[in-house]
Amino acid sequence: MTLKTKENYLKAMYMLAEEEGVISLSGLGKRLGVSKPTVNSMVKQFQHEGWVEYQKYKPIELTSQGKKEAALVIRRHRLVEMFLVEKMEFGWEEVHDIAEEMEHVEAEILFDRMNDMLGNPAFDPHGSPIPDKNGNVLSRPYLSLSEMRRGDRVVVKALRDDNKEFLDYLNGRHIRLEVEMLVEQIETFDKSMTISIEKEPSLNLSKEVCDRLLVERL
Amino acid sequence: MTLKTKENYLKAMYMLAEEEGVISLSGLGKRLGVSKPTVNSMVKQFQHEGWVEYQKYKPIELTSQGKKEAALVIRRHRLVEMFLVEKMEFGWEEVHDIAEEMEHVEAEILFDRMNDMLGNPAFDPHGSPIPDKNGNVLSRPYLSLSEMRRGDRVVVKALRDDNKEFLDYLNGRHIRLEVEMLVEQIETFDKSMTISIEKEPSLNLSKEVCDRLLVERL
DNA sequence: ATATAAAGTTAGATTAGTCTAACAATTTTA
DNA sequence: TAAAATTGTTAGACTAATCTAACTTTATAT
Repeated sequence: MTLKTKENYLKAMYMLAEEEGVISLSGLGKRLGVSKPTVNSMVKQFQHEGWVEYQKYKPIELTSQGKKEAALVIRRHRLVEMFLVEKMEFGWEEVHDIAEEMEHVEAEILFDRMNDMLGNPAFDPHGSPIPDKNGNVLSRPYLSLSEMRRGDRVVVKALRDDNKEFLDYLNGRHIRLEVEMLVEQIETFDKSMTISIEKEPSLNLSKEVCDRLLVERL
Repeated sequence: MTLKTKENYLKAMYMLAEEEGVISLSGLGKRLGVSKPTVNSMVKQFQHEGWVEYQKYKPIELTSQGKKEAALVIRRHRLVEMFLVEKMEFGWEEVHDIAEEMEHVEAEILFDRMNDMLGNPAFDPHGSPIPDKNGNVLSRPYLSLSEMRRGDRVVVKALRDDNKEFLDYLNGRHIRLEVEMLVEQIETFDKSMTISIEKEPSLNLSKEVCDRLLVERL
């Protein structure tokens, strides 16, 4: 199996486990853009390599080895994103696709140097934690903005999504990490929120947007 | 055909044409570490794509399209090398292998940004010219140190090789680009040279080393 | 509880890039 | 110039990663 294939499958499995709680064949297929039979045969190979635990018709589980290797791919991805934003003046909406390519570069020393130049950063430009060199990750106790109530004051800490369209939307409304917001109103019928940011006009954010904003209560 | 394969073959062909004047099937095979039948079948595909001109038993020739695409791969390689040395404090002996990986990253914008941060550099850390965005390259009128005569004063301008062992050897003797040398002696029997660098003890350089040092007469 | 939908599986085919073995053409050298 | 060496070609096989078609198992929904 090629390294890139291995890395892409492991990363997808790791993220599915995080996001959906479970790794299904079809979820993995959709995520990777491949058919179910393809995933099925690949998963058997991953099991053979000791990266997943798998039984017919049961959900897939990453072994600790698999988790670690996946976390190291994610480490490279997030370090690259941070490097691009901090050292090369890219916007947070530009870096995902570049990092997607660079995470597969076989040059440990390059990522170590990025890490050093960035001072061993704990989070990427979207607020996601950067796993350490052993594949250990800080868990984030953040809540989604949609769980807040009227009158809550919060700080934006991370995003659930680093999709370019979403980031462009946030840029257009001056929503960045560490921005402070006040929840002014919540519409009961569509769950949209009216929020205000210091020195800016109030904004209405749809449920979809609120779900994707991870915040800390002040 | 995958992009990486295409890029590796084109680059190898381009460099062979430069170094040997001709692109042979076996030369290409050796360079790429693949068998002759493999090269043979790939070259047919390259011809079909319009990147090479080829007839049975004749040497391979790159079309202008092929040359341009090859030069753009080399551009990325050399830009990366320059970026690593100038912006990330790598040594000139460390960057080849990393650049070999990074040249295949599909992110035009990344290389453009490197180019901007470096001020559109004309040469890489080993003195090789960086092709421009159209694939045009400056030709270098440098001579090899081994062509010099006793008493000549020269400046080191580039290297014929960026092999790590060679660069480590040069590092150990404080030979860098722009260093000035005086040819003190040439041994007739093995063509080795005794040269001196300002404020350093005299050095004896073998023919192999002299061949690889490209200089300009003062 | 059964029909329908969704998820998973199997079989068999395909493509890219590679190989070895055997042979043919060309070039070099004695 | 003939033998030897090198270079190039053909045929046929292999592996990784993918697909579609057909089928089975499990989950969901009236």
